[in-house]
Amino acid sequence: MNRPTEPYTARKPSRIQTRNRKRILEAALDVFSVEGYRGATLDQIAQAAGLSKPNILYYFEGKEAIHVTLLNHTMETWLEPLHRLDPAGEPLEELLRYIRRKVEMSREYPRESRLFANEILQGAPRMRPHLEDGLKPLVDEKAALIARWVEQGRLAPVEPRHLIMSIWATTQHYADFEAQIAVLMPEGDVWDDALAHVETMFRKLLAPRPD
Amino acid sequence: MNRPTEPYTARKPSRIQTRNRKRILEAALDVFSVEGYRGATLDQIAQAAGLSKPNILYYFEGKEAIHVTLLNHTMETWLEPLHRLDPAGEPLEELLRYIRRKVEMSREYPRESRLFANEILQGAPRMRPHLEDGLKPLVDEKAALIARWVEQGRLAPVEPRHLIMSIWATTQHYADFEAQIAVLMPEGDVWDDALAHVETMFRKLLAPRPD
DNA sequence: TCGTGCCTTGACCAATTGGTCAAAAGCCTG
DNA sequence: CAGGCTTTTGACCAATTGGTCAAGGCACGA
Repeated sequence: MNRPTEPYTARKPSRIQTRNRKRILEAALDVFSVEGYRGATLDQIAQAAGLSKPNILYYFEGKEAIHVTLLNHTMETWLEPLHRLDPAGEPLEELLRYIRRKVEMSREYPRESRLFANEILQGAPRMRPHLEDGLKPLVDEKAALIARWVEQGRLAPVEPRHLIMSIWATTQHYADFEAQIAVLMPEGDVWDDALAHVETMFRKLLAPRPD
Repeated sequence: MNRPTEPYTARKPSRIQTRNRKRILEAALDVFSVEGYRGATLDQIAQAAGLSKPNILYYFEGKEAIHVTLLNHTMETWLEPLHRLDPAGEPLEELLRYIRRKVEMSREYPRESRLFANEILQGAPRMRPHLEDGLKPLVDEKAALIARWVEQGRLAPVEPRHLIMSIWATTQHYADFEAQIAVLMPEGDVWDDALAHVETMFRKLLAPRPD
């Protein structure tokens, strides 16, 4: 039985393979993002995907392989906006655009945000290398850029890495703690207010001179 | 076999009971806070507590009972600083004191923060009632207080609930995402810088007139 | 249409897990 | 130091879980 996932099976994937792998990942995202890695079961994933458990194992080497695939894919999507931070742009506008995009992403991909949060909460056991190789260099680069902007007086003085942390914290919070938000916030467009609040917050923090 | 935990056993707990229940809760906090509810096992907890598994079950009705006990206890500690927000105080100073205390707590009780985060991430299945009864009224009350302060022009205009969210988000982030912070931050006193950063951030956001 | 190789699954397995129980071991008090 | 309680545990159990496997179903090119 040659698994389609075996490394040396370089065949291009059939239509069925493409469809089913996508189904599985979609279902697994649903399950992992709320249950965490250990909390999720292959049976849950199989049922959510509408496939039998052995069939899931036909497409992926195992539970962990599914999780890792999901994590890596998410990581790319997640970092893309930070990549876009443009050294040639106007500092405040660049950062506000980044922040706005991050809020959008929390609204649009809450499952991905929670998947990630779960992994980090548990000490990033399946992702530490990826953090070192993928995330750290990018953050170092952008932190340096922000530091330059500050030196040039085009942003209020701010510790770049902590700025980035607080942007992530405030934006992802709305996705990760949705269950809490649902209880505390009055009905209505939480997201619009959230966007306005976060934007005000960072505008005031970063404006080179107080408005 | 009369369990000491049975409701109608109103006996005051023996010295051994007090000691062992404390041990178990301490061990369980270690385990639950990194593994989440489903990820944690009674064996892990038993081993961490230095007790046998059946002995754990002698002191608590079951896995869930331990988790709930921990959650409820944590919730109190967690909310105490918000309770202290004083209507008679100077608004900006009151809020900054609250924020400082929250940073302290994330530094001092990261496990509690993660325990809580895990529960909320998973949709707060074992805590929703407690959120409604305990958390919501308090937040409503303090949000009203902040709204009053804003009306009186003693704080910059801000949506109170979102302010509270962003305080929680920024402060707890340092505990909950510690694994990520460890990778991204250069060695040194992350916490001191974090405190300074967060304080600046909210000072600028809240100061009734720009400094 | 036929067969070859891709896809699917029922049955099964070993390990883990939350929990039970009866008996043994401490421990305290009269 | 005896008797009755509290505490502790080894042995056990049923359910769940990740994973295997051989056999059957199916699609599609020749």
